[in-house]
Amino acid sequence: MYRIGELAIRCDVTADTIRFYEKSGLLSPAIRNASGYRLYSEADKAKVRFIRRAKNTGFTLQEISELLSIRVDPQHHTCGEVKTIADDKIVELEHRIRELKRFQTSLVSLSEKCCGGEDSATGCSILDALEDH
Amino acid sequence: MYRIGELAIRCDVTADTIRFYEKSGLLSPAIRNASGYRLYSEADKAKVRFIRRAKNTGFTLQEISELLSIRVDPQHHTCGEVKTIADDKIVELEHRIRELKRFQTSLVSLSEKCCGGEDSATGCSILDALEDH
DNA sequence: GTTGACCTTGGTCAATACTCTAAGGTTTAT
DNA sequence: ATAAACCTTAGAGTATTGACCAAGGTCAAC
Repeated sequence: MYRIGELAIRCDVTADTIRFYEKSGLLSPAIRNASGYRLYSEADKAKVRFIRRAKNTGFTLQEISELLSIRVDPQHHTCGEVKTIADDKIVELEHRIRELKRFQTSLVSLSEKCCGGEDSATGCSILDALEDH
Repeated sequence: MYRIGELAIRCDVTADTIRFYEKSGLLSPAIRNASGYRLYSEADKAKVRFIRRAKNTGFTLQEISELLSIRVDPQHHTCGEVKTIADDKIVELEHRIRELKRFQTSLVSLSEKCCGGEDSATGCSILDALEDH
């Protein structure tokens, strides 16, 4: 069994983060030793790492919470549910990427049209460039 | 001219949000009618919509403020200044797009491996992939 | 037997971006 | 004329994702 600090190191987070995950319900309350210290198993380690990996993949803690509830009881959930969470996220990312590209395109055209010199910047308006025309 | 509630509806935000944008300096203080009500023009509407689009794209209000500043006061700025801000932003956008694509790519590869069906999520490949092996 | 590293709780703080409340004034429709 | 819907302000509250702190308990080492 690990104490919170050891688990933190092995999962590359801080002890504060682990307590925060417990308080937020992502982790169930840890068992305690005689002195009240939290003790963690390999399963707990796997869970914290799961949370971190999911977070790095772009899921919010809310979404991770959903994934975890499926993870603890996969018998009573379907692949469809899991795929839905992932696919929703993919669609969301698609929208954001498309908008970013739109902004970028507008900025590029703004920059290209701009002489870049000491002339007055009249007409150099990003609002103009990004307006819905 | 619109009152705040009308503008809010047309921009799909709340009146509170518009007041908040004003307080935060993203919008310049609105002109007022005799009763002290804020009045907004089409240009204000365009600006609020711009803020919303930028925000949905993942820009923070701070960044949006910078973007808006590219709409320079022609008297006091040169094309060179504008071009620098724009070009910096273009580079930044490139990084951000690349990162989002990375998230998306990993999610797509997770999703593709998942059957997505009514089968029990035991051994679901998405959950499995987030597991630490 | 005391130092130093670790743990506990409860609390505050931070940045971001709103959201709501209270208490009151204004406009519009019936 | 009155009710509904709208507006004003200041200020407090919310959600997210933690980081940090104080005051104190515990544990291993030297």
